[in-house]
Amino acid sequence: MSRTQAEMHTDNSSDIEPTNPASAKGRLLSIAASLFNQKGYERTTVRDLATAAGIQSGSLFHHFKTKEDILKSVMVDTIIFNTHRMKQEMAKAQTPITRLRALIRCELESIIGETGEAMSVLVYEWRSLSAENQAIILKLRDEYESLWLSAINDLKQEGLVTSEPFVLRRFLTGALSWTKTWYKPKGGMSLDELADQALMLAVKPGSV
Amino acid sequence: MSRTQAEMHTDNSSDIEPTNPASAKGRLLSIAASLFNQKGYERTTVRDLATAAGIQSGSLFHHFKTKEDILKSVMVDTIIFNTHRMKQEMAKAQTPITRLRALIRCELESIIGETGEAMSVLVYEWRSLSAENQAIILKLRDEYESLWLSAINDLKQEGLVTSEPFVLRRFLTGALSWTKTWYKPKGGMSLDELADQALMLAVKPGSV
DNA sequence: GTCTACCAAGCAAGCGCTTGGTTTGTAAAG
DNA sequence: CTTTACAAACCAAGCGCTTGCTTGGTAGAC
Repeated sequence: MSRTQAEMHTDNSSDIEPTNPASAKGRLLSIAASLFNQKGYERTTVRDLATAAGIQSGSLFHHFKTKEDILKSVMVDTIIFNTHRMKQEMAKAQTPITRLRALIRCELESIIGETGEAMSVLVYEWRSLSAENQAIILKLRDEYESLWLSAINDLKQEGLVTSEPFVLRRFLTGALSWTKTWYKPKGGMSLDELADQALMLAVKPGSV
Repeated sequence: MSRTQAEMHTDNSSDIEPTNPASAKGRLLSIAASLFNQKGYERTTVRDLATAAGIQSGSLFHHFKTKEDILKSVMVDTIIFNTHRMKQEMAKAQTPITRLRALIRCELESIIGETGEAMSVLVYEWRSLSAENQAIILKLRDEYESLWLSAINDLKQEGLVTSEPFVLRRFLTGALSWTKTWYKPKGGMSLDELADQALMLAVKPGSV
């Protein structure tokens, strides 16, 4: 360990830049996220991806080493992008309750909004990664989750939350990620209303 | 429509018998549920299934028409079995709140307990079914879901639930199904405690 | 003597990925 | 303004392997 403090940096996920969406590689990742979400990773062939991108299947391997490398890139990009956005929103919020609200709102946005397809891939195609790639994603995920846990712990200390913080976070993870199967923005309920309903789940009524 | 009332029956899912688990076919379904859960449907080959069952891969097709037929059978069996058990437990419960508690307890049992692997397959391998088979499962699922909605509606009328019933049910679906990724029965928290925590999510504190 | 459960062998199709070569964009050198 | 150089992006073809599934036949139970 000869590195001085000045040379070290924290390696936070938000330091790493996500792939430029306008580049050829970025376009491929967006197409991949969409197809992986629709048909699942295993059911999507490299020929499917190539056809959707308007190139030959072999040309994919100029940009990515393997098919799994495409999956991994989709996941890494998504988690970096969303952790970054969440940190920004958190910085704006003042009270513990508005911070939880911001977390919920952000996670819903990532699931329902533009990164929604990639988020579904991140959650549901986990098994298709090799152990090494799983470890990489897991490490990025840790930073994201620690933001949640500290926010919930603050609420617990103020008595606004009765459940065990880690149990509550896991209930919320499931409840929020499941929204992608049923919530439709056009269906009368806005994303903010949905976030309010989720907040009502988490904290005692009357706290808001 | 020439059928008389005597000839008609309701076609409830609980009327249909699940496959006998002791039969050769039932054994295969249990093995299939386990492998599909571990590796995913697409990543599991018919040779994997056959090896685990100790037979030749071709012999599978004596019992099932196609590989997808195996997946469908796992799902149909599971949903019939669990709907049946849920109805039994519901019949015992007296008040609206104990009925919701029974529903939560039952669903957790189905996710964590012996049918857990098959339940995960039911939730996460949906996309691998053809449209026709999806429709079949969907119809069976309707009966199951109507039990939930009526129970939550009763609580809403008594003022013990503040959320929209259908939104609450969907939050709960996600939260409960997600438990399979993190809850371990040995880890200090019993299934009953977990059910209580989930019930606290759903109803106002102090109602229980 | 028929029925259920299985084996042994293998086919056609689709899979991820490789290879060698061609086009295209960019930018310095003449 | 043109030429030369070079790397990035892509094509055309196909290899080796795995996939779901079929076929024709056999052993044992009732």
